[in-house]
Amino acid sequence: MMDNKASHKCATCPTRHKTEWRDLTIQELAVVEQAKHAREYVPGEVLFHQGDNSDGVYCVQEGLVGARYIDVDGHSVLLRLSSAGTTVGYRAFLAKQPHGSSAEVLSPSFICFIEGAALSRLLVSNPQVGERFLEHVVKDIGDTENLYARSLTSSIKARFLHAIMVFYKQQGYRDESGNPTVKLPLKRSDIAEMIGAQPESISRLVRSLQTEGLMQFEGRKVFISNMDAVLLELGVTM
Amino acid sequence: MMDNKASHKCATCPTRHKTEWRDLTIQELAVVEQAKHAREYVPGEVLFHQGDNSDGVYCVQEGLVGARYIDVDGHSVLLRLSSAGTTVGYRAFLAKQPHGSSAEVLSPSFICFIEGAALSRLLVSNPQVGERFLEHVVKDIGDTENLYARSLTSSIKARFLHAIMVFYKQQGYRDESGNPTVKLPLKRSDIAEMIGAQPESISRLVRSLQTEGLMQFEGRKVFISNMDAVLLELGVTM
DNA sequence: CGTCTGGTTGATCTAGATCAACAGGAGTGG
DNA sequence: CCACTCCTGTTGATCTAGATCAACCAGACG
Repeated sequence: MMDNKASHKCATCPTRHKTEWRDLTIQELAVVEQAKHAREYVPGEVLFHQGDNSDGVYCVQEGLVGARYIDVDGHSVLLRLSSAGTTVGYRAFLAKQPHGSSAEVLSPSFICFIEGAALSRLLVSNPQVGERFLEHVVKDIGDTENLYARSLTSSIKARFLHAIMVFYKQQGYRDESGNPTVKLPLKRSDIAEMIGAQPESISRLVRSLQTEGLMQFEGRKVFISNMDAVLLELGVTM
Repeated sequence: MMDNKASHKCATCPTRHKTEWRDLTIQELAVVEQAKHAREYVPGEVLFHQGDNSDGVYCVQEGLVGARYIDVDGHSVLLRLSSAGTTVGYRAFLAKQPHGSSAEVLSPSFICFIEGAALSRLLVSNPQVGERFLEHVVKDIGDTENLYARSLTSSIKARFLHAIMVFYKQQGYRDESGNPTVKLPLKRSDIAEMIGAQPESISRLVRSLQTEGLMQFEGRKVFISNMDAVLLELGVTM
Protein backbone atom coordinates (compact mmCIF):
# COMPACT_ATOMS: atom_id res chain seq x y z
CA MET A 1 0.00 0.00 0.00
CA MET A 2 2.70 2.48 0.93
CA ASP A 3 5.64 2.72 -1.42
CA ASN A 4 9.30 3.66 -0.90
CA LYS A 5 8.54 5.73 2.14
CA ALA A 6 12.11 6.55 3.01
CA SER A 7 12.83 8.37 -0.22
CA HIS A 8 9.85 10.75 -0.21
CA LYS A 9 10.82 14.26 -1.15
CA CYS A 10 8.56 17.28 -1.16
CA ALA A 11 9.79 18.07 -4.64
CA THR A 12 8.34 14.85 -5.94
CA CYS A 13 5.42 14.60 -3.56
CA PRO A 14 2.38 13.58 -5.58
CA THR A 15 0.01 15.61 -3.43
CA ARG A 16 2.03 18.78 -3.11
CA HIS A 17 -0.05 20.61 -5.70
CA LYS A 18 -3.01 20.42 -3.32
CA THR A 19 -1.13 21.78 -0.33
CA GLU A 20 -0.12 25.16 1.01
CA TRP A 21 3.37 24.47 -0.34
CA ARG A 22 2.20 24.29 -3.90
CA ASP A 23 3.90 27.47 -5.06
CA LEU A 24 7.16 27.40 -3.15
CA THR A 25 10.46 27.94 -4.92
CA ILE A 26 13.01 25.15 -5.05
CA GLN A 27 15.01 26.86 -2.33
CA GLU A 28 12.00 27.21 -0.09
CA LEU A 29 11.08 23.62 -0.71
CA ALA A 30 14.53 22.66 0.48
CA VAL A 31 13.80 24.51 3.72
CA VAL A 32 10.68 22.45 4.25
CA GLU A 33 12.59 19.34 3.34
CA GLN A 34 15.11 20.06 6.09
CA ALA A 35 12.44 20.70 8.67
CA LYS A 36 10.30 17.72 7.89
CA HIS A 37 10.01 14.36 9.56
CA ALA A 38 8.10 11.82 7.54
CA ARG A 39 6.88 8.42 8.57
CA GLU A 40 4.10 5.90 8.37
CA TYR A 41 1.30 5.92 10.93
CA VAL A 42 -1.12 3.21 11.85
CA PRO A 43 -4.77 3.71 12.80
CA GLY A 44 -5.16 4.82 16.38
CA GLU A 45 -1.97 6.86 16.52
CA VAL A 46 -2.46 10.42 17.63
CA LEU A 47 -0.61 13.32 16.00
CA PHE A 48 -1.46 15.72 18.81
CA HIS A 49 -3.95 15.95 21.63
CA GLN A 50 -6.62 18.52 22.29
CA GLY A 51 -5.06 21.16 24.53
CA ASP A 52 -1.47 20.49 23.39
CA ASN A 53 0.57 23.38 22.22
CA SER A 54 1.43 23.43 18.57
CA ASP A 55 5.02 22.99 17.44
CA GLY A 56 4.42 22.58 13.75
CA VAL A 57 2.01 21.20 11.22
CA TYR A 58 1.30 17.80 9.73
CA CYS A 59 0.93 17.18 6.06
CA VAL A 60 -1.05 14.09 5.14
CA GLN A 61 0.58 12.53 2.12
CA GLU A 62 -1.53 9.44 2.16
CA GLY A 63 -4.25 8.07 4.41
CA LEU A 64 -6.87 9.64 6.62
CA VAL A 65 -6.76 11.72 9.78
CA GLY A 66 -9.70 12.74 11.93
CA ALA A 67 -10.11 15.77 14.18
CA ARG A 68 -11.67 14.51 17.37
CA TYR A 69 -13.16 16.92 19.87
CA ILE A 70 -14.04 15.85 23.38
CA ASP A 71 -16.40 18.13 25.23
CA VAL A 72 -16.61 18.81 28.94
CA ASP A 73 -18.94 15.87 29.51
CA GLY A 74 -16.64 13.48 27.71
CA HIS A 75 -18.69 13.28 24.54
CA SER A 76 -16.54 12.65 21.53
CA VAL A 77 -17.26 14.13 18.11
CA LEU A 78 -15.41 13.72 14.83
CA LEU A 79 -15.31 17.28 13.56
CA ARG A 80 -13.50 16.81 10.31
CA LEU A 81 -11.58 14.32 8.20
CA SER A 82 -8.35 15.15 6.42
CA SER A 83 -7.17 13.06 3.52
CA ALA A 84 -4.14 13.10 1.23
CA GLY A 85 -2.87 16.56 0.40
CA THR A 86 -4.27 18.20 3.51
CA THR A 87 -2.35 20.05 6.18
CA VAL A 88 -3.50 19.30 9.71
CA GLY A 89 -3.04 21.24 12.92
CA TYR A 90 -2.20 24.50 11.22
CA ARG A 91 -4.84 26.50 12.99
CA ALA A 92 -3.41 26.22 16.47
CA PHE A 93 -0.01 27.00 15.01
CA LEU A 94 -1.13 30.18 13.25
CA ALA A 95 -3.17 31.33 16.21
CA LYS A 96 -0.45 30.43 18.70
CA GLN A 97 -3.13 28.67 20.71
CA PRO A 98 -3.49 25.15 22.05
CA HIS A 99 -5.04 22.63 19.71
CA GLY A 100 -8.82 22.73 19.93
CA SER A 101 -9.14 19.08 19.02
CA SER A 102 -6.90 16.08 18.74
CA ALA A 103 -5.77 14.56 15.45
CA GLU A 104 -6.16 10.83 15.21
CA VAL A 105 -4.95 8.62 12.42
CA LEU A 106 -7.94 6.66 11.12
CA SER A 107 -6.43 4.59 8.34
CA PRO A 108 -2.84 3.60 7.51
CA SER A 109 -1.18 6.85 6.60
CA PHE A 110 2.02 8.47 5.52
CA ILE A 111 2.44 11.84 7.14
CA CYS A 112 5.10 14.56 7.22
CA PHE A 113 5.59 16.69 10.28
CA ILE A 114 6.95 20.16 9.49
CA GLU A 115 8.66 22.07 12.26
CA GLY A 116 7.09 25.33 13.32
CA ALA A 117 10.27 27.38 13.17
CA ALA A 118 10.74 26.67 9.48
CA LEU A 119 7.09 27.39 8.79
CA SER A 120 7.30 30.71 10.58
CA ARG A 121 10.23 31.68 8.38
CA LEU A 122 8.35 30.64 5.29
CA LEU A 123 5.33 32.68 6.29
CA VAL A 124 7.35 35.88 6.38
CA SER A 125 9.49 35.13 3.34
CA ASN A 126 6.65 34.09 1.06
CA PRO A 127 3.31 35.81 1.52
CA GLN A 128 1.62 33.29 -0.74
CA VAL A 129 1.97 30.68 1.99
CA GLY A 130 -0.10 32.81 4.35
CA GLU A 131 -2.69 33.29 1.66
CA ARG A 132 -2.92 29.56 1.14
CA PHE A 133 -3.50 29.06 4.83
CA LEU A 134 -6.12 31.78 4.80
CA GLU A 135 -7.86 29.98 1.96
CA HIS A 136 -7.69 26.81 3.96
CA VAL A 137 -9.20 28.28 7.11
CA VAL A 138 -11.94 29.97 5.11
CA LYS A 139 -12.81 26.69 3.47
CA ASP A 140 -12.81 24.92 6.82
CA ILE A 141 -15.13 27.40 8.44
CA GLY A 142 -17.49 27.24 5.50
CA ASP A 143 -17.58 23.47 5.72
CA THR A 144 -18.12 23.57 9.45
CA GLU A 145 -20.95 26.05 9.18
CA ASN A 146 -22.63 23.85 6.62
CA LEU A 147 -22.36 20.85 8.87
CA TYR A 148 -23.55 22.90 11.80
CA ALA A 149 -26.63 24.14 10.00
CA ARG A 150 -27.30 20.63 8.79
CA SER A 151 -27.02 19.28 12.31
CA LEU A 152 -29.61 21.78 13.49
CA THR A 153 -32.13 21.23 10.74
CA SER A 154 -31.94 17.75 9.32
CA SER A 155 -32.50 14.21 10.47
CA ILE A 156 -29.95 11.53 11.20
CA LYS A 157 -31.00 9.84 7.99
CA ALA A 158 -30.30 12.94 5.91
CA ARG A 159 -26.99 13.48 7.67
CA PHE A 160 -25.96 9.90 7.12
CA LEU A 161 -26.87 10.05 3.44
CA HIS A 162 -24.97 13.30 3.13
CA ALA A 163 -21.89 11.81 4.73
CA ILE A 164 -22.00 8.87 2.35
CA MET A 165 -22.36 11.20 -0.61
CA VAL A 166 -19.36 13.22 0.54
CA PHE A 167 -17.32 10.02 0.66
CA TYR A 168 -18.69 9.06 -2.71
CA LYS A 169 -17.69 12.35 -4.28
CA GLN A 170 -14.15 11.94 -2.95
CA GLN A 171 -13.50 8.28 -3.46
CA GLY A 172 -16.47 6.83 -5.26
CA TYR A 173 -16.19 4.64 -8.34
CA ARG A 174 -18.32 2.34 -10.44
CA ASP A 175 -18.06 -1.36 -9.88
CA GLU A 176 -17.92 -4.04 -12.61
CA SER A 177 -21.61 -3.73 -13.30
CA GLY A 178 -21.51 0.06 -13.31
CA ASN A 179 -23.08 0.70 -9.91
CA PRO A 180 -21.96 3.79 -8.03
CA THR A 181 -19.91 2.43 -5.15
CA VAL A 182 -17.87 3.68 -2.20
CA LYS A 183 -15.86 2.00 0.46
CA LEU A 184 -16.55 3.80 3.72
CA PRO A 185 -13.22 4.75 5.29
CA LEU A 186 -14.60 4.59 8.84
CA LYS A 187 -16.12 2.08 11.13
CA ARG A 188 -19.76 2.48 12.07
CA SER A 189 -19.11 4.04 15.44
CA ASP A 190 -16.87 6.71 13.92
CA ILE A 191 -19.50 7.54 11.34
CA ALA A 192 -21.94 7.82 14.22
CA GLU A 193 -19.58 10.28 15.90
CA MET A 194 -19.42 12.37 12.75
CA ILE A 195 -23.14 12.89 12.48
CA GLY A 196 -24.07 12.86 16.14
CA ALA A 197 -25.81 9.52 16.36
CA GLN A 198 -25.53 6.26 18.25
CA PRO A 199 -24.00 3.26 16.45
CA GLU A 200 -27.26 1.35 16.93
CA SER A 201 -29.11 4.00 15.00
CA ILE A 202 -26.66 3.67 12.14
CA SER A 203 -27.26 -0.05 12.04
CA ARG A 204 -31.00 0.36 11.88
CA LEU A 205 -30.65 3.09 9.30
CA VAL A 206 -28.50 0.86 7.12
CA ARG A 207 -31.14 -1.78 7.21
CA SER A 208 -33.98 0.56 6.36
CA LEU A 209 -32.01 2.14 3.52
CA GLN A 210 -31.56 -1.33 2.09
CA THR A 211 -35.20 -2.28 2.33
CA GLU A 212 -36.10 1.10 0.86
CA GLY A 213 -33.82 0.20 -2.02
CA LEU A 214 -31.77 3.38 -1.77
CA MET A 215 -28.47 1.62 -1.24
CA GLN A 216 -27.00 -1.76 -0.49
CA PHE A 217 -24.32 -2.41 2.12
CA GLU A 218 -21.67 -5.12 2.29
CA GLY A 219 -19.49 -4.43 5.28
CA ARG A 220 -17.99 -1.06 4.52
CA LYS A 221 -18.87 -1.18 0.84
CA VAL A 222 -21.87 0.84 -0.23
CA PHE A 223 -23.67 0.41 -3.53
CA ILE A 224 -25.88 3.34 -4.31
CA SER A 225 -28.67 1.59 -6.13
CA ASN A 226 -31.04 4.53 -6.43
CA MET A 227 -28.96 7.66 -6.82
CA ASP A 228 -31.90 9.84 -7.86
CA ALA A 229 -33.84 9.00 -4.74
CA VAL A 230 -30.79 9.73 -2.60
CA LEU A 231 -30.23 13.11 -4.21
CA LEU A 232 -33.91 13.88 -3.90
CA GLU A 233 -33.77 13.14 -0.20
CA LEU A 234 -30.89 15.58 0.17
CA GLY A 235 -32.60 18.39 -1.70
CA VAL A 236 -31.00 17.65 -5.08
CA THR A 237 -28.15 20.15 -4.96
CA MET A 238 -26.62 19.12 -1.68
CA MET B 1 -30.38 55.27 22.54
CA MET B 2 -28.19 56.29 19.65
CA ASP B 3 -26.26 59.52 20.07
CA ASN B 4 -24.94 62.10 17.59
CA LYS B 5 -24.71 59.60 14.77
CA ALA B 6 -23.69 62.06 12.12
CA SER B 7 -20.44 63.01 13.75
CA HIS B 8 -19.02 59.55 14.37
CA LYS B 9 -15.37 59.32 13.52
CA CYS B 10 -13.23 56.19 13.62
CA ALA B 11 -10.67 58.12 15.62
CA THR B 12 -13.14 58.57 18.44
CA CYS B 13 -15.09 55.37 17.95
CA PRO B 14 -15.63 53.82 21.37
CA THR B 15 -15.43 50.28 20.06
CA ARG B 16 -12.43 50.67 17.78
CA HIS B 17 -10.09 49.03 20.27
CA LYS B 18 -11.99 45.79 19.78
CA THR B 19 -11.82 45.86 16.01
CA GLU B 20 -9.35 44.94 13.31
CA TRP B 21 -8.56 48.64 13.02
CA ARG B 22 -7.29 48.91 16.53
CA ASP B 23 -3.66 49.48 15.61
CA LEU B 24 -3.93 51.67 12.56
CA THR B 25 -1.94 54.87 12.29
CA ILE B 26 -3.73 58.21 12.11
CA GLN B 27 -3.11 58.34 8.39
CA GLU B 28 -4.49 54.87 7.86
CA LEU B 29 -7.48 55.72 9.97
CA ALA B 30 -8.12 58.63 7.69
CA VAL B 31 -8.21 56.22 4.77
CA VAL B 32 -10.89 54.19 6.48
CA GLU B 33 -12.73 57.38 7.35
CA GLN B 34 -12.86 58.32 3.68
CA ALA B 35 -14.09 54.92 2.61
CA LYS B 36 -16.74 54.51 5.25
CA HIS B 37 -20.47 55.03 5.14
CA ALA B 38 -22.09 55.05 8.53
CA ARG B 39 -25.74 55.00 9.40
CA GLU B 40 -28.39 53.69 11.71
CA TYR B 41 -30.18 50.45 10.91
CA VAL B 42 -33.46 49.14 12.19
CA PRO B 43 -34.25 45.50 12.99
CA GLY B 44 -35.07 43.54 9.87
CA GLU B 45 -32.69 45.40 7.59
CA VAL B 46 -30.26 43.22 5.71
CA LEU B 47 -26.63 44.21 5.22
CA PHE B 48 -26.06 41.60 2.53
CA HIS B 49 -27.71 38.45 1.31
CA GLN B 50 -26.39 34.93 1.17
CA GLY B 51 -24.86 34.47 -2.27
CA ASP B 52 -24.15 38.18 -2.81
CA ASN B 53 -20.67 39.20 -3.77
CA SER B 54 -18.74 41.13 -1.20
CA ASP B 55 -17.83 44.73 -1.82
CA GLY B 56 -16.59 45.62 1.62
CA VAL B 57 -17.08 44.94 5.28
CA TYR B 58 -19.46 46.17 7.95
CA CYS B 59 -18.35 47.31 11.34
CA VAL B 60 -20.96 47.14 14.06
CA GLN B 61 -20.54 50.15 16.27
CA GLU B 62 -23.67 49.55 18.27
CA GLY B 63 -26.47 47.01 18.15
CA LEU B 64 -26.71 43.41 17.06
CA VAL B 65 -26.39 41.65 13.73
CA GLY B 66 -27.16 38.01 13.02
CA ALA B 67 -25.71 35.72 10.37
CA ARG B 68 -28.61 33.81 8.91
CA TYR B 69 -28.03 30.78 6.76
CA ILE B 70 -30.80 29.28 4.66
CA ASP B 71 -30.20 25.73 3.51
CA VAL B 72 -31.40 24.06 0.33
CA ASP B 73 -34.67 23.02 1.93
CA GLY B 74 -35.39 26.53 3.12
CA HIS B 75 -34.52 25.91 6.74
CA SER B 76 -33.20 28.99 8.41
CA VAL B 77 -30.48 28.95 11.05
CA LEU B 78 -28.90 31.77 13.01
CA LEU B 79 -25.23 30.87 12.81
CA ARG B 80 -23.72 33.70 14.79
CA LEU B 81 -24.45 37.01 16.44
CA SER B 82 -22.21 40.04 16.09
CA SER B 83 -22.39 42.83 18.61
CA ALA B 84 -20.64 46.17 19.03
CA GLY B 85 -17.01 46.17 17.95
CA THR B 86 -17.37 43.29 15.53
CA THR B 87 -16.64 43.32 11.83
CA VAL B 88 -19.18 41.48 9.73
CA GLY B 89 -18.92 40.03 6.26
CA TYR B 90 -15.14 40.06 6.17
CA ARG B 91 -14.83 36.41 5.30
CA ALA B 92 -16.38 36.59 1.87
CA PHE B 93 -14.31 39.66 1.22
CA LEU B 94 -11.00 38.05 2.12
CA ALA B 95 -11.83 34.86 0.28
CA LYS B 96 -13.20 36.72 -2.74
CA GLN B 97 -16.21 34.46 -2.54
CA PRO B 98 -19.93 35.10 -2.31
CA HIS B 99 -21.33 35.52 1.18
CA GLY B 100 -22.14 32.17 2.75
CA SER B 101 -24.92 33.63 4.85
CA SER B 102 -26.89 36.83 5.03
CA ALA B 103 -26.41 39.48 7.68
CA GLU B 104 -29.57 40.69 9.31
CA VAL B 105 -29.90 43.53 11.76
CA LEU B 106 -31.61 42.18 14.87
CA SER B 107 -31.76 45.21 17.12
CA PRO B 108 -31.46 48.94 16.44
CA SER B 109 -27.88 49.39 15.32
CA PHE B 110 -25.31 51.85 14.17
CA ILE B 111 -23.09 50.34 11.51
CA CYS B 112 -20.25 51.52 9.30
CA PHE B 113 -19.74 50.09 5.86
CA ILE B 114 -16.13 50.15 4.70
CA GLU B 115 -15.40 49.93 1.01
CA GLY B 116 -13.45 46.97 -0.21
CA ALA B 117 -10.94 48.94 -2.25
CA ALA B 118 -9.70 50.83 0.78
CA LEU B 119 -9.56 47.66 2.83
CA SER B 120 -7.50 45.94 0.15
CA ARG B 121 -5.01 48.78 0.26
CA LEU B 122 -4.86 48.62 4.02
CA LEU B 123 -4.21 44.90 3.95
CA VAL B 124 -1.09 45.33 1.87
CA SER B 125 0.14 48.46 3.59
CA ASN B 126 -0.28 47.21 7.15
CA PRO B 127 0.29 43.52 7.77
CA GLN B 128 -1.20 43.81 11.24
CA VAL B 129 -4.63 44.23 9.71
CA GLY B 130 -4.35 40.86 8.05
CA GLU B 131 -3.23 39.34 11.31
CA ARG B 132 -6.24 40.78 13.07
CA PHE B 133 -8.52 39.25 10.49
CA LEU B 134 -6.74 35.95 10.84
CA GLU B 135 -7.32 36.11 14.59
CA HIS B 136 -10.94 36.83 13.92
CA VAL B 137 -11.47 33.92 11.58
CA VAL B 138 -9.65 31.58 13.93
CA LYS B 139 -11.89 32.67 16.77
CA ASP B 140 -14.98 32.25 14.61
CA ILE B 141 -14.09 28.75 13.55
CA GLY B 142 -13.37 27.77 17.13
CA ASP B 143 -16.73 29.11 18.23
CA THR B 144 -18.49 27.37 15.40
CA GLU B 145 -16.83 24.06 16.14
CA ASN B 146 -17.88 24.34 19.76
CA LEU B 147 -21.45 25.00 18.77
CA TYR B 148 -21.33 22.21 16.26
CA ALA B 149 -20.06 19.69 18.77
CA ARG B 150 -22.65 20.87 21.24
CA SER B 151 -25.41 20.48 18.68
CA LEU B 152 -24.34 16.89 18.08
CA THR B 153 -24.08 15.87 21.69
CA SER B 154 -26.37 17.85 23.91
CA SER B 155 -30.07 18.39 24.41
CA ILE B 156 -32.16 21.39 23.52
CA LYS B 157 -32.33 22.20 27.19
CA ALA B 158 -28.55 22.28 27.55
CA ARG B 159 -28.20 24.32 24.37
CA PHE B 160 -30.80 26.79 25.54
CA LEU B 161 -29.13 27.17 28.93
CA HIS B 162 -25.80 27.60 27.21
CA ALA B 163 -27.16 30.32 24.95
CA ILE B 164 -28.59 32.16 27.93
CA MET B 165 -25.29 31.91 29.76
CA VAL B 166 -23.46 33.30 26.73
CA PHE B 167 -25.81 36.28 26.75
CA TYR B 168 -25.35 36.59 30.47
CA LYS B 169 -21.59 36.67 30.18
CA GLN B 170 -21.80 39.42 27.59
CA GLN B 171 -24.56 41.59 28.90
CA GLY B 172 -25.57 40.19 32.26
CA TYR B 173 -25.95 42.30 35.38
CA ARG B 174 -27.38 42.07 38.88
CA ASP B 175 -30.75 43.57 39.51
CA GLU B 176 -31.74 45.64 42.58
CA SER B 177 -31.93 42.57 44.75
CA GLY B 178 -28.66 41.17 43.45
CA ASN B 179 -30.05 38.45 41.19
CA PRO B 180 -28.05 37.60 38.10
CA THR B 181 -30.14 38.95 35.24
CA VAL B 182 -30.02 39.24 31.46
CA LYS B 183 -32.28 40.76 28.91
CA LEU B 184 -32.42 38.39 25.94
CA PRO B 185 -31.64 40.34 22.78
CA LEU B 186 -33.72 38.07 20.57
CA LYS B 187 -37.29 37.00 20.25
CA ARG B 188 -38.15 33.41 21.07
CA SER B 189 -38.27 32.24 17.48
CA ASP B 190 -34.79 33.59 16.78
CA ILE B 191 -33.44 31.87 19.84
CA ALA B 192 -35.07 28.73 18.54
CA GLU B 193 -33.23 29.21 15.24
CA MET B 194 -29.94 29.57 17.04
CA ILE B 195 -30.16 26.27 18.83
CA GLY B 196 -32.10 24.27 16.28
CA ALA B 197 -35.44 24.01 18.04
CA GLN B 198 -39.05 24.93 17.44
CA PRO B 199 -40.45 28.01 19.20
CA GLU B 200 -43.02 25.82 20.99
CA SER B 201 -40.23 23.81 22.53
CA ILE B 202 -38.65 27.00 23.83
CA SER B 203 -41.91 27.99 25.44
CA ARG B 204 -42.28 24.67 27.19
CA LEU B 205 -38.65 24.73 28.22
CA VAL B 206 -39.08 28.17 29.73
CA ARG B 207 -41.96 26.90 31.78
CA SER B 208 -40.16 23.84 33.02
CA LEU B 209 -37.04 25.84 33.89
CA GLN B 210 -39.24 28.06 36.02
CA THR B 211 -40.96 25.23 37.84
CA GLU B 212 -37.56 23.61 38.33
CA GLY B 213 -36.52 26.88 39.92
CA LEU B 214 -33.45 27.30 37.71
CA MET B 215 -34.50 30.66 36.31
CA GLN B 216 -37.45 32.99 36.15
CA PHE B 217 -38.65 34.68 32.97
CA GLU B 218 -40.47 37.96 32.51
CA GLY B 219 -40.83 38.57 28.82
CA ARG B 220 -37.26 38.80 27.60
CA LYS B 221 -35.82 39.30 31.06
CA VAL B 222 -34.23 36.28 32.66
CA PHE B 223 -33.43 35.99 36.35
CA ILE B 224 -31.02 33.19 37.04
CA SER B 225 -32.27 32.10 40.41
CA ASN B 226 -30.12 29.01 40.79
CA MET B 227 -26.80 29.67 39.10
CA ASP B 228 -25.09 26.64 40.62
CA ALA B 229 -27.69 24.28 39.23
CA VAL B 230 -27.41 25.91 35.81
CA LEU B 231 -23.64 25.58 35.76
CA LEU B 232 -23.91 22.02 36.97
CA GLU B 233 -26.25 21.23 34.12
CA LEU B 234 -23.73 22.62 31.66
CA GLY B 235 -20.78 20.68 33.05
CA VAL B 236 -19.53 23.45 35.30
CA THR B 237 -16.79 24.84 33.08
CA MET B 238 -18.86 25.48 29.96
C1' DC C 1 -61.99 48.01 15.43
C1' DG C 2 -59.82 44.16 12.41
C1' DT C 3 -55.37 42.42 11.53
C1' DC C 4 -50.47 40.94 12.58
C1' DT C 5 -46.88 39.43 15.17
C1' DG C 6 -45.01 37.09 19.12
C1' DG C 7 -45.86 33.96 22.41
C1' DT C 8 -48.31 30.12 25.05
C1' DT C 9 -50.73 25.76 25.63
C1' DG C 10 -52.78 21.23 24.52
C1' DA C 11 -52.93 16.67 22.21
C1' DT C 12 -50.59 13.58 19.60
C1' DC C 13 -46.93 11.23 17.18
C1' DT C 14 -42.32 9.59 16.13
C1' DA C 15 -37.26 9.62 15.50
C1' DG C 16 -33.90 8.24 17.90
C1' DA C 17 -31.72 7.19 22.51
C1' DT C 18 -31.02 3.74 25.87
C1' DC C 19 -30.34 -0.77 27.88
C1' DA C 20 -29.40 -5.37 27.03
C1' DA C 21 -28.23 -9.37 24.67
C1' DC C 22 -25.87 -11.67 21.08
C1' DA C 23 -23.03 -12.98 16.90
C1' DG C 24 -19.00 -13.21 13.99
C1' DG C 25 -14.23 -12.61 13.26
C1' DA C 26 -9.36 -11.74 14.80
C1' DG C 27 -5.95 -12.25 17.72
C1' DT C 28 -3.45 -14.35 21.65
C1' DG C 29 -1.76 -17.51 24.57
C1' DG C 30 -1.53 -22.16 26.57
C1' DC D 1 -5.62 -26.64 17.88
C1' DC D 2 -8.81 -25.11 21.19
C1' DA D 3 -10.38 -21.79 24.60
C1' DC D 4 -10.79 -17.07 25.58
C1' DT D 5 -11.24 -12.36 25.00
C1' DC D 6 -11.66 -8.17 22.42
C1' DC D 7 -13.83 -5.58 19.05
C1' DT D 8 -17.27 -4.36 15.65
C1' DG D 9 -21.64 -4.71 14.41
C1' DT D 10 -26.62 -6.24 14.70
C1' DT D 11 -31.16 -6.82 16.75
C1' DG D 12 -34.92 -6.42 20.15
C1' DA D 13 -37.75 -3.95 23.62
C1' DT D 14 -38.71 0.15 25.66
C1' DC D 15 -38.81 5.02 26.71
C1' DT D 16 -38.73 9.94 25.95
C1' DA D 17 -37.35 14.46 24.05
C1' DG D 18 -38.97 17.10 20.99
C1' DA D 19 -41.62 17.85 16.52
C1' DT D 20 -46.01 18.70 14.62
C1' DC D 21 -50.69 20.41 14.16
C1' DA D 22 -54.04 23.34 15.94
C1' DA D 23 -56.11 26.58 18.70
C1' DC D 24 -55.80 30.59 21.35
C1' DC D 25 -54.32 35.03 23.70
C1' DA D 26 -52.31 39.71 24.34
C1' DG D 27 -50.41 43.76 22.50
C1' DA D 28 -49.35 46.80 18.81
C1' DC D 29 -50.79 49.36 15.14
C1' DG D 30 -52.95 51.34 11.06
